[in-house]
Amino acid sequence: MAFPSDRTPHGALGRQPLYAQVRERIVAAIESGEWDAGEALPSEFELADRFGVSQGTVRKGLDALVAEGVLRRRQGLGTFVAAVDDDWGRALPFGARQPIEATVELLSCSRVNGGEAAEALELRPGAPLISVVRLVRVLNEPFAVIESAVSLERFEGLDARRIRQADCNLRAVWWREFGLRVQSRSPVFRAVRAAREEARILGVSLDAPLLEVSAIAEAMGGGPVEWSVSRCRTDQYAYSVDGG
Amino acid sequence: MAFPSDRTPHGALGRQPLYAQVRERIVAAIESGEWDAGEALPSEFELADRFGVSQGTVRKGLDALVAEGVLRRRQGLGTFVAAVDDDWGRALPFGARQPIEATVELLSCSRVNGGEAAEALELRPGAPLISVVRLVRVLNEPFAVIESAVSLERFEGLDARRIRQADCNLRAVWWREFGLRVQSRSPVFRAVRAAREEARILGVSLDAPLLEVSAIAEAMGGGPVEWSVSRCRTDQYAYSVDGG
DNA sequence: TAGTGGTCTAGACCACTTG
DNA sequence: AAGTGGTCTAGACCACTAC
Repeated sequence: MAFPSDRTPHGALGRQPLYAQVRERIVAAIESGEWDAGEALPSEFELADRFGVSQGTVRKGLDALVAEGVLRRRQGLGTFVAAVDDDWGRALPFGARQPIEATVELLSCSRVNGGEAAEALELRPGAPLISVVRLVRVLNEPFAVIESAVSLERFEGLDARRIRQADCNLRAVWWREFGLRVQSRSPVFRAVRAAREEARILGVSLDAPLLEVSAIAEAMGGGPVEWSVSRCRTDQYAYSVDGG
Repeated sequence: MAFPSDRTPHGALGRQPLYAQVRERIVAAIESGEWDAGEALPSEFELADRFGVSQGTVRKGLDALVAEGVLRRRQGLGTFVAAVDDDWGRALPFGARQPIEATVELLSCSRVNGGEAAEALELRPGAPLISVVRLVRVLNEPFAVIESAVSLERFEGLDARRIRQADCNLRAVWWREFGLRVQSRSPVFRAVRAAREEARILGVSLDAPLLEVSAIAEAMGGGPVEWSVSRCRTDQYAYSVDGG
């Protein structure tokens, strides 16, 4: 079903190229829940008809979303909405190139008043945040502690139950419960000494070197949404990014 | 109307799409030195004529190289060969997003017989390599030590003089002297304790935590060429990737 | 066989930069 | 005004996957 406004792309939407407008409309449709993860989109020609453009233009819009990891295509089959990846990178055995599967566990979900995180999220200093702390295990051994923070106002109603329901995949929660597809920007790395609390949780000695990975994730429409910092022990596995 | 096979030799090498062949031929021309860094390529229509394809097909080939950072386009001006970036990431002041300029200095260039590096480069165990050690300074303070290794056989004639002539930018040497455009794959990260030698060079205490970044760089035609491992102190600046 | 993504063309027009 | 990249179309055909 095509809304009348679907066929007037040259109008008031700010003169972006048509393929960019197509991309935005598809993102909006995904965020609105029109197609779920794993579900097929209409064919390129159907989308072209719906948006009033040619197949090549639809295709260029889809290309961008495939490159961003939001969509996957299989020739002869269709175009599908990708599952939301968990964000925190991958654990690589030394020398290997294939990451090892990891499990994630929720340690805490609490309200805090943000300092550094609030600034990174472009909120006022001391704005109320929700802080989520998770533990990543590889082969049942502790690998990383991830602290994530989001605006309390924007994610009202977030609690431990909802996070566990989504297998502790925060990106999945943002999408299913709050209608936001979120993606990380380039992370930033440091090497630090383990503090007491981290050392205890990760099972390393005090002052052991830990890899610190800080990242800010943005909604696809723009604007920072999620601040996170991971601390990883890298004595057994190395850390690689590879994921949005 | 010309069939693709009329003008393009895609019978033997496994039928790649025309735009991929265009990409390869442009890479080959760049590596052969037909256009230098900063120089403009012929217009899209001229290239289309030269390769016997349409402008849209040339454009799609150029798109790929622009995405890889090999080319830059400016509307109304032309398409230009990008300068080769140095590889080892960027030093970021905490909280900032703009990296700080760094200077690179050559510490040594010597022949070694490779262990881990030879394996990563898909050479036989113990194959002769050239090892290049460089020091990166930020605001004149030591920031990172980079050890790189390449096949001695492939890069015969490499010496300290040639490296210094290129301002210690190894990628520039690979291109100008050996005709190879080289790009990094995803790096891998660890946190380690500083060994004696590194601690001395970087000016940190023994056992201080250092960020270790390992990467393998490949030629654009495929195949690993350069193995490298950096050790960075991250007490003053954080480390970000951002570059191919 | 029918429907999907994947490629390619020829031509048109727009937006930008330089003389 | 001329030349460049940037966008868009309509239609064609190919390659793959299902039924």
